[in-house]
Amino acid sequence: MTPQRASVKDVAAAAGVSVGTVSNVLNRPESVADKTRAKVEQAMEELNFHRNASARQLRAGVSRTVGAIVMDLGNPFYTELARGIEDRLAIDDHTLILCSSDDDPRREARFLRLLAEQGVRGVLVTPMSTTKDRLAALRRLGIPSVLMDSSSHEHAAVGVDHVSGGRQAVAHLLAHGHRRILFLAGSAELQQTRHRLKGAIESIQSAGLDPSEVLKVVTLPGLTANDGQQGLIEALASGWDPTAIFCMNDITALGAMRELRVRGLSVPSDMAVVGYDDLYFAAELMTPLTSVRQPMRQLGWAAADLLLTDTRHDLFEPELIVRASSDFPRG
Amino acid sequence: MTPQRASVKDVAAAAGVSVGTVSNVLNRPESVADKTRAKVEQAMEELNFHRNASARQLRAGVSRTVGAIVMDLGNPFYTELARGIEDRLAIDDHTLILCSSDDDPRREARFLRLLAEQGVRGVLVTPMSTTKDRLAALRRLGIPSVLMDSSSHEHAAVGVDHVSGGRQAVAHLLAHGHRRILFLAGSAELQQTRHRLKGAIESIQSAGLDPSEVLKVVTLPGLTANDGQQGLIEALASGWDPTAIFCMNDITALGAMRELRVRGLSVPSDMAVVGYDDLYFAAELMTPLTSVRQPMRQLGWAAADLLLTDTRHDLFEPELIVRASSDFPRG
DNA sequence: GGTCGGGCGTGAATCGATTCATGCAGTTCC
DNA sequence: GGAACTGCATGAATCGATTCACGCCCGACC
Repeated sequence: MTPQRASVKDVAAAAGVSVGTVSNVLNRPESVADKTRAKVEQAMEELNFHRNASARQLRAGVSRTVGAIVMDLGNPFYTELARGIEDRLAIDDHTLILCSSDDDPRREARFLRLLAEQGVRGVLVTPMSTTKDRLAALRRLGIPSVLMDSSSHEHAAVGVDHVSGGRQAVAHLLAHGHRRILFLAGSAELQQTRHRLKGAIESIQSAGLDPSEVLKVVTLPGLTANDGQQGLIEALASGWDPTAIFCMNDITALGAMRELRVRGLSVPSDMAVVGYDDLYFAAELMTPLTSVRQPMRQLGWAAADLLLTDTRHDLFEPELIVRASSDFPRG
Repeated sequence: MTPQRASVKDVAAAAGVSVGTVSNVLNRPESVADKTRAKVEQAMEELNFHRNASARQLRAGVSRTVGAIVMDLGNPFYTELARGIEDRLAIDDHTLILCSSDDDPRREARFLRLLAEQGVRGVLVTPMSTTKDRLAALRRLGIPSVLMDSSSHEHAAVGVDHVSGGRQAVAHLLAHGHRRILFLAGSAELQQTRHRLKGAIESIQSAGLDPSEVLKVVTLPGLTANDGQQGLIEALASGWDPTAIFCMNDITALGAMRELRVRGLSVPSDMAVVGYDDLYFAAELMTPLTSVRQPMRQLGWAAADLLLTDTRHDLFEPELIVRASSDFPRG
């Protein structure tokens, strides 16, 4: 048996109709007489016909594929996001090409080129600093894009209110008496970082305190557990002596807590820790982790929906989940 | 500015050459005179030319895209696998379409159809029971496939030695004095389940004990944390009273440990727990989790390599990582 | 000067699905 | 009977990149 794909032509020949009719069966079944349609469908069945997406797309000009580039597939935050996208795309029978930029602009550039060549219907991106120019280039090729986990006035975007998230997390720590808070932050180029910092400062000011005294920011080179651990080491080496840590995400919080354990500091009595994302294991850690929960799946859904239907979505609201890692009042 | 893609024809016109020459610049640059090539490359630059992958593939018949279907993208095990695949594909400038079957045969069927339509170069799958027939259908279309995390004589496959994994885990528990071990297992249709069970039984027999007395298997409907928790509830309800639990993966172990906590049983003194996969948070859990580590990234790399180059790879060897959750000798 | 050969460039044909102007057969209505 | 119309099917043209048989030009060599 030759591994050979059947084409519309083969189906047409087998069913004794023209190729136009086969195409009509596929795309406008209601315009084909029942008897003819049955014949064609049977022929397709017998020949194990699969339409060739390349030819289809070449002619039609539009693709049923959407690309998504996330920052780190190893982080469950992004896989949940991807599932939300998937769910929405499935409704309109689109496929997802999922890419992980690993925070590397070159990887991102490569993926964008590949996606452009694929002629994807659109691209969903969790943006890094260099992203926007590249997306403009895509736009010139007629490929729309949506920013995820980000807000923007010039650009289609769906996001979570990170100002609110930062505000909630720090307000919680202040309410528990903390007056020296370390923020293990992501790159300042990330909007998430800037917004959460803004929220943190707002909370401190609302409490009538001086942000420059209460908050110290250490910027992490990446957002892995190791980055969190190293960042904490560096921060503590500076001599400043925080009583609480606000981490950029749960993974870095994991690393920070690992370092605290190494030093024999207990959480939360020696040091409170707050994470971000509320990943599924947050409640099961050595000390259950207080974290800011985000509606990741809905976010992905909304991004895909915005791309496909141009439906605007409101900023999603995050929610602080208090657990043992911060639930301890301070002097 | 009209969002319009430039084609080879446009580039040819701009550079004052024929389309054949443009194509030669793209595919056989050495056969084009330097001066001509420079002209063409400049024209491509100016027009922001991106080759159309659909047309390319339609004509060439082969695609630079590979599909992978994993069981659950929410599980870091599979994202690590995906990264290994990605790494290998990047070397040959291929793209990955990553799909999550979520253990649902219908989803798997849908993705396989989509991938067939895309005309992917090949498909990598973590197989479920229904998979093999479908892959045979793909093969008839000329699309090769590789099974991941599985071994097979009839089919190209890369895998980890799960018999060894099961053997190591249970030997460890026996050595610590456990004589009633609960295996929270995945579906019996999964090869992983069968092999680990086989290894477990081997260990018990080597110790001169009777497997039917030492080991009890409870089959979980899925492999989420909740499945693990429910499975443990069900197992304990049966009246049998294990002293150790061997879980199908770290996520189900998470759920099981959650239930132990609910019941006030402490790990490992009341109950030892061993997981599988050694996910990155295993060491950071309330009780650090003993787990069987697998070389996930290498496994993905090997699968992609096998697909692209037909290079055989040996079965990978898992490694038991002992942590607190099982490190307690039993009377 | 004529012949030959190598180096380059050419452009028509091709892949498979879709579209649309065309036309045919059959029905309705005056 | 013929005009008007509807419902279906037809097949050539099209999308963009690739391929390959062909041919041109120029220099080498006798």
